[in-house]
Amino acid sequence: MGQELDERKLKILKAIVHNYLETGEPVGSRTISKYTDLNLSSATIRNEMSDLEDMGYIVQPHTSAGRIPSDKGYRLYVDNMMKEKEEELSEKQQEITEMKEFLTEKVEQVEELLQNTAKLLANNTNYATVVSSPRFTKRIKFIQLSLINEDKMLCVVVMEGNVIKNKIVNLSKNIDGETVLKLNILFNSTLNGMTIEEINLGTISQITGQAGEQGELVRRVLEIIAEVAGSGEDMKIFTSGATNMLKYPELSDNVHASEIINVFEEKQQLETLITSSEEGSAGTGIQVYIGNETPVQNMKDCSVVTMTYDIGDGVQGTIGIIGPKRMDYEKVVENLKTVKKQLDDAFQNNT
Amino acid sequence: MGQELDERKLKILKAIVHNYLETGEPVGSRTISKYTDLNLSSATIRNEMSDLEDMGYIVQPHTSAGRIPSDKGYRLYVDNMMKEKEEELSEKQQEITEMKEFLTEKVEQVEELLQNTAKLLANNTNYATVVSSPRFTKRIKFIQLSLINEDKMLCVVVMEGNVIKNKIVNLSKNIDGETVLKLNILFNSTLNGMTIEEINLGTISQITGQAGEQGELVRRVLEIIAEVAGSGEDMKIFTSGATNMLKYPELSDNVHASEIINVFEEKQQLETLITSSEEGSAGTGIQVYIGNETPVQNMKDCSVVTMTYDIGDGVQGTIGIIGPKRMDYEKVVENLKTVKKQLDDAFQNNT
DNA sequence: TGTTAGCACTCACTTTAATAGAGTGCTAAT
DNA sequence: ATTAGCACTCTATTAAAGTGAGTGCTAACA
Repeated sequence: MGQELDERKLKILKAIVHNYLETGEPVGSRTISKYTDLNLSSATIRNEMSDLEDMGYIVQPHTSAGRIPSDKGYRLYVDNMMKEKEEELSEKQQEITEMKEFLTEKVEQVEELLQNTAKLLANNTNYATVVSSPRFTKRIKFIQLSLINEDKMLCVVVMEGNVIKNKIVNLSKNIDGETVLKLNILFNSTLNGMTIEEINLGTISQITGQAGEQGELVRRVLEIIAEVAGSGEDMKIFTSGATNMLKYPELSDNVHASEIINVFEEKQQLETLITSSEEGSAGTGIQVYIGNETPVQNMKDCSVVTMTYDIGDGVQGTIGIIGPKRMDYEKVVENLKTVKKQLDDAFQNNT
Repeated sequence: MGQELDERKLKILKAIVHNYLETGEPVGSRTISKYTDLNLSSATIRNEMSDLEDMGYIVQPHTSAGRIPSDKGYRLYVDNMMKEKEEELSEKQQEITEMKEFLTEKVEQVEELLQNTAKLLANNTNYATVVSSPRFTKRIKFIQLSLINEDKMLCVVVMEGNVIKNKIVNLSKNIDGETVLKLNILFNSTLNGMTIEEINLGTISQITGQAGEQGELVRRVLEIIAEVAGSGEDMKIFTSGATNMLKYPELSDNVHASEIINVFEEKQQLETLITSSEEGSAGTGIQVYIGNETPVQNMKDCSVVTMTYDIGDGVQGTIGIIGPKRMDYEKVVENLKTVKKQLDDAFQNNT
């Protein structure tokens, strides 16, 4: 198990994975013999492959078929690749600017930006994509309460990054315009610039204190602000390219297709995916789930590569690419990196 | 072509459609011979079927297979069914109350309501569903402009039915809080209760006149109000049950699946579907597209049944059910009717 | 000892042929 | 006008045979 692979085995494994990524067919010893620069006969390769299989890196769909990378094999491949790509920081300048133009063109609201990002990525990669809206460790920028009629009040919260949330509150007792005005001033002077987390008991009692007679109402509004702006509860998720998944034969059969498409329809499942990937990606921000590693059972025959994008301080949103296990990991990671950069920029300039 | 069908042919056609809806297999003469109460031998049925085929109501997938309803056949069947069901107004009381509870439970915002509706319908029918948000022939209830910082203004428009729209405006020149306050009063006193259509040149010049110095800004805001609240441009569409489509063998092959799922992902295509179905459904509000009749090419092998739901005056939103051509039209229509009623109620109480 | 050539063997996939069965169309009898 | 009967057609199923990619193993080789 823990046994290290020697140089040659590694090379062969890589070749197998690589070839399989391209063709989607089990790859045999003869192919590898020609494919690599090792100058080994197929027989030797066979021996090595046999070893690799014993070690669990590759699998035979049936006797007398070529080999296919196992999840473990993919994993090794990906980890290795990552290490190599680490400092390259790929300068596909042309593609980058192209993206930049696309992304910043006429995008005024965050949601549109994210949806566009998802679409762009999906088109570029031919896989499916997920983009989550930023989690709001962000600060409150502005609060606006407005009386709509006697018993209904509109509560709008603008967060940094120009994400706007709103909700209508049913009032238990009538209040007048003057009061609303005061409340607005109160809330804005107290809460602007704060994150949800920073609103602690102290702040709350301070506010309710100042509100005097309207303490009850203030408490309700605070709840609503928390609900409206708070946590990842109603994290929005944008997807694109789900149909791309049907292009890969190993996923296009009825069972798989249903399962996968379903994930994209019930975006809730994607939420868990994103949440857990945010937790998992410590270092580079890149997280790769291969096959069964994924937290979403329906995707056990896919691979998912996610990357978090930053806005200033603190982890924020996540971009994910979902494809068959034999997806082109290199390309995917590159794409993610460039897009991440774009998003970071977009939010930087926009905040 | 124009030739009427006699009683017997009609009965046979109905039997064929009915049987095919159930089994999904071509139906042969012997089956019909037993299936109906006509007491005719298979040979006779065969002759009749041959006629029906000549008239274009049924088709043979290949020689020596049974018959399948053509689009024309389905059409006749549906039209006939509709006529019969017209005044029944089906009282599946139990199911209705069940729905009612589900729909009105904890739904505070329109969008949630519609999404729930879509989901409910999809589950009930095992087909895919589309629900469009109401088109805003509706009136403006409330407008709120707020200064976020020196050069950004938030513009929120609440429509009747508590649909909230918002947008951030970049200001060309700075204005102060006082001005914003005045603008708010101006807009609200002038525009509240109006529909977008009613805001004509007269109103506009009236407002810009009163705004004096800020005329330029006012004009921009008006544009934004129109854009934000206006027309069906950003009509929202909710869908559910897309994966249900994969359950029907005639649609689950790769080509069809891709086409269909794609429609649900790119909701834009559904927009055209909804738009044109609103135009088409004059009388009962029910519109049935069978096969090629559909305005969305990707769905040429499906049937779509849509129904508009009302809120007070004027046509509003649309609910649609999408399934295979051999969908259970009766059930679908019944479901639509009950849901329509629920939605109508929900909006009545909520406005 | 590591590498290689060679060969028998396995197993999925393809092709072909044979067969069964559902359903039709037509004809002749009722 | 209806029906029984029969030849015919065409799909779907099954079985048999053949193909080919790929393996594992052995024996020879450097």
